[in-house]
Amino acid sequence: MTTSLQGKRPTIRDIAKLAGVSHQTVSRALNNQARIAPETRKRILRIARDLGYHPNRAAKMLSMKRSFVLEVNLVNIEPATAFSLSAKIMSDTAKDLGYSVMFAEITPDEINKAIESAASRLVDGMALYAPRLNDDREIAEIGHRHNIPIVRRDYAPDSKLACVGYDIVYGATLAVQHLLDQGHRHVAEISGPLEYTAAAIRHNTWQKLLEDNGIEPGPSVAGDYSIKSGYEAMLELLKHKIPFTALVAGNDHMALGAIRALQEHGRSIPDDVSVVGFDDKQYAAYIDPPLTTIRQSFDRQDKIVTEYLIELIENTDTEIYHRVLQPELVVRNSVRNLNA
Amino acid sequence: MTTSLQGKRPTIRDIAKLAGVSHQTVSRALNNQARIAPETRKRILRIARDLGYHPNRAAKMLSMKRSFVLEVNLVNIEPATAFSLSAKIMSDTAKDLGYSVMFAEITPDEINKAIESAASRLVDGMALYAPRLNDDREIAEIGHRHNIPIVRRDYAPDSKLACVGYDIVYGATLAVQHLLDQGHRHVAEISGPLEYTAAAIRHNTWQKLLEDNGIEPGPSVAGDYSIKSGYEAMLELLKHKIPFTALVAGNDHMALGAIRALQEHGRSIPDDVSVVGFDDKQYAAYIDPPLTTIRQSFDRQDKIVTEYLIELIENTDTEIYHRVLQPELVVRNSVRNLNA
DNA sequence: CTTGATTGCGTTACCGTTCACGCCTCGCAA
DNA sequence: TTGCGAGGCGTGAACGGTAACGCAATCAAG
Repeated sequence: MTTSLQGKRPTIRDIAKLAGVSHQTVSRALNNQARIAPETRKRILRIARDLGYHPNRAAKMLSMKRSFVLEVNLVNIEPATAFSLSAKIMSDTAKDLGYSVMFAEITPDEINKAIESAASRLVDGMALYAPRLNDDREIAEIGHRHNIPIVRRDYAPDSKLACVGYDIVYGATLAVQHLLDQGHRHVAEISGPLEYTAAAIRHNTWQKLLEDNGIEPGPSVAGDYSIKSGYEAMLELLKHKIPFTALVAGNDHMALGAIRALQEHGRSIPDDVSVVGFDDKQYAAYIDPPLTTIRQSFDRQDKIVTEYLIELIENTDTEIYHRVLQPELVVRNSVRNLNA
Repeated sequence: MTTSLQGKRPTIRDIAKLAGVSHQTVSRALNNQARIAPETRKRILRIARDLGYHPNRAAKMLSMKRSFVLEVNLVNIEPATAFSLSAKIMSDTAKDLGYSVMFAEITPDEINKAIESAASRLVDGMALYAPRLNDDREIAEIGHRHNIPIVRRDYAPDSKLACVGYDIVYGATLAVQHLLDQGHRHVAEISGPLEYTAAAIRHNTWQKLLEDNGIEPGPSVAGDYSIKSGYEAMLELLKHKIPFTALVAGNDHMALGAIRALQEHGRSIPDDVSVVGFDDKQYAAYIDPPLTTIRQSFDRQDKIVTEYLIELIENTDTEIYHRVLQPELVVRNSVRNLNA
């Protein structure tokens, strides 16, 4: 007569039977709800522990119409850039607040489908890493329709969504101004792909800041953010035969590639050419010469994205705004002071 | 009388009502099952599309007792090592086969809890990245009890679980033998943390191979796989004043740090000291000098892990074995040939 | 003309939670 | 005594799918 639970996971009704109460009372006990006698709660919790009970999340999801899962979508990221995002930080931050995180990589035309899919999985909120995406009105609309808060993990000036990203104009200004301050007047550029919002803004800032100082902008070539593309872009720049004493690279990867190309062509860094990168990657301090760069902590950014997203989920009237972080100049030895 | 579906997601019963059939027929149509008239199926699919229907995954999970979700657990990874794992590859591979992937980072004592938790979320399978874990018998047992296949994303010789990893002894042999072939007789080492199974095996291989050749192993210091620790380990080695002409580093990160330290102390690479790394990180070809290293493609490894895991899930009688991948020596310019 | 298999579809139960109610009891104030 | 609020708990439905089974109609074979 003993309905042995062999192989099967125990349910709240199994606990209820053993405790001599209804399944609802068990539910109350397990969820720390009020209106239950302290001893009853204790007894139920003990039985639950003894049975090795763990609630079935699917049932919980179905009943509560939510999943406590966040989803991160990487949209059309260059392989070299992918997972500058720190999945670990996001997972940890989310876990502390009771959520799990899922990651997916998609193409721009799949964003809508991804939101639909997330809705069908009762995903509570979504982070979007889409550095090429300019017009996100439709996405904001769909997210709103499905009641899924969305936070962008980059900075797009015209975004209708919540954003967390670094001040791009300020970062680019830091880089170029530093070179100007050190007396450079011929400043070349290896930009990121200009479809990237950030790359385009940096390019424009580079150009404008030089022109505002009465200086003709040096040659500029676009890379794809990979080390290799930086190497090749530099070969291209050298072919132009337009002289330059300094280079702004779109990220540290390309700066490294460019330095390699310069060294292979007998140019010394920083004596012949000064170089500034972006991001302050881990290796930046250890290459030869140690790289002067604009630090943008992705860890910090990803932590804030996660916290903000959860805030939006749990507090419906949290306002949507653009959270702008400040990058900082890290001076090492890849820039020569021409004033000295 | 029209029960308008405003705001609510349509269900199969809504579709059924519109199509004039039962919800079961709709289910059959949506799941491509047999025993349904072609026109009925078409009509139902059209209505589903028009309604923007997407199945509720929670309901599906509850009913099917599974989730089509894989979980990847990173166990106690040094920050520097974390996400050498390529989440993108795993996600993509899984997606092609109808699964999603979740990532989490945990400590060793949380592994059991993580499996329990995965079971309660009806997770179909788990990948474990636990390079420090030697005895995994208990974990294998718990996984088996909860009917969750587990694949380790590293190579542990005594593992009871399915494993996918690179041949550590062979990799270390490649590195040391290469140095011996080039005439080196004083070979130092910067190892990874010796609690790491792989680090310990490499260390032993380094030692044994040298002794087998009648050579006294050079000095050895352990780092933590970060660039910085490589730098500091080299300072330590230099302090010992034991001369060496070659260095084996536990990974490219530490090789880079070590090179930096050597250069700062006026040693030229490879003229004074030759260096071999491990992994063939993206930047390895671009630092100065380009680094000779042992290539281990994590992308390939992660793809295989994912495919193997799904195979284990879908085919209950798939056998459990250790899948050993072969690393390869990539020769660049950081090793000097003393025979020439 | 019966038999039996097959096709096409419906009915009902079930998965394991939470939620909306409602019922009893007890204590306390009117 | 009555009324009433609150504490403690139970009952039944709901969530949205899938699974098991049943049943009528059709059709080919005997």
